Amino acid sequence: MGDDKRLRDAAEKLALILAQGGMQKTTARVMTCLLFSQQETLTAADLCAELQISSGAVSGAVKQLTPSGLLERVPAPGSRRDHYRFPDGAWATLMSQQNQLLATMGEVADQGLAAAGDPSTPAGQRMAEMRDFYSFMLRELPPLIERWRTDFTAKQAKQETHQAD
Amino acid sequence: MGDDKRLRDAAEKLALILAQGGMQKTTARVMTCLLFSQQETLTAADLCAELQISSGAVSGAVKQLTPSGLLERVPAPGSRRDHYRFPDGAWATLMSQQNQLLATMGEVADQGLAAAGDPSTPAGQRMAEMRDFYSFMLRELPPLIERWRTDFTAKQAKQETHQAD
DNA sequence: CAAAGATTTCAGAGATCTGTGAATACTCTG
DNA sequence: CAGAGTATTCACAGATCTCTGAAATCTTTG
Repeated sequence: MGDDKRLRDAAEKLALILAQGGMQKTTARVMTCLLFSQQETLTAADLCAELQISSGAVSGAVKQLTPSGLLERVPAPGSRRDHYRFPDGAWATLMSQQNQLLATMGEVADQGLAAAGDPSTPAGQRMAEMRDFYSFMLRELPPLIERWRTDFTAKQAKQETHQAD
Repeated sequence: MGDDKRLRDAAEKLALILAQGGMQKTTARVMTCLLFSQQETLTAADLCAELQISSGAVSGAVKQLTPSGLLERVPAPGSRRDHYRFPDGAWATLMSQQNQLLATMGEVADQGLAAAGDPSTPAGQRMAEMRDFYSFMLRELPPLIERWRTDFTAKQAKQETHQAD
């Protein structure tokens, strides 16, 4: 099926984009491989074969992806191998983790503001703007993501009911 | 003044955070040096001295930062040297540039959806969710940033009026 | 509880990236 | 338009990172 090749190409293309954005190249490839696979789950051996990488590399990528919620182990009854998959809602999870960064940026700005002493100094003004921006984002972004989550699950539920007709 | 040391520490700390997030280490240091400086602007020579790096390194960092809107050249009357500064509204600019990425992610999802053929296949479902998420974000984020911009400039205007009293 | 199957760890080779320092190219000024 | 003062480019050395391949560890099963 030619579609598989198109999928694999799309996977590698996205991996490249993510790699340019700072993600480890192999880590990105593992992630997109799971994302674009027509299988529900893949084993480590599958990933080795598909991406032509060693088992050690897969292990490393799994280790990086799992805590970020971009990869999850799936219980595989009747198989001794671990099965991995790209979790539902992973993109929202990923975006949510930006919140941590937003909070950190806000804290740094606070410390900077304290260190600058006077808020009317050049550094003080920059810090004030920085703090204002990041506290704003930290206030607004989480509800936004939450809204998508509820909207999307509602949308899915409706679709399933429709299929059940 | 001890405050300067605290500012410099905060600068280096933030540079480290940004470096972990994928930004070039020297690029991050140049940026935070401008951000936390009590000067309005710094020259390349200032940056060399402050950060103990070569002029070539500064040039490279400037080249990376400028297109992202995290650094701007400032006309310096009476000085032959270029003066650099951290622009007002840079954080909002930075966040806005995420929009480009959001759009790209959406496009990749579209292509993936087309390649997957049937949206009910595993890959098709993942693509559908991905597309839904990123188109949502692309729709919601820009107005949010715009709102901060207007709020913040209003806030500043009020403050200035207050000072003028 | 032994043995097979699978994953993780780790040292080291190889590739990649980055900053230096010098040479080159600009750009003002007198 | 010559010359001094800056900024940029570039080749290379040094540091960093990443994957491989093999050994070690863990886990399941007969």
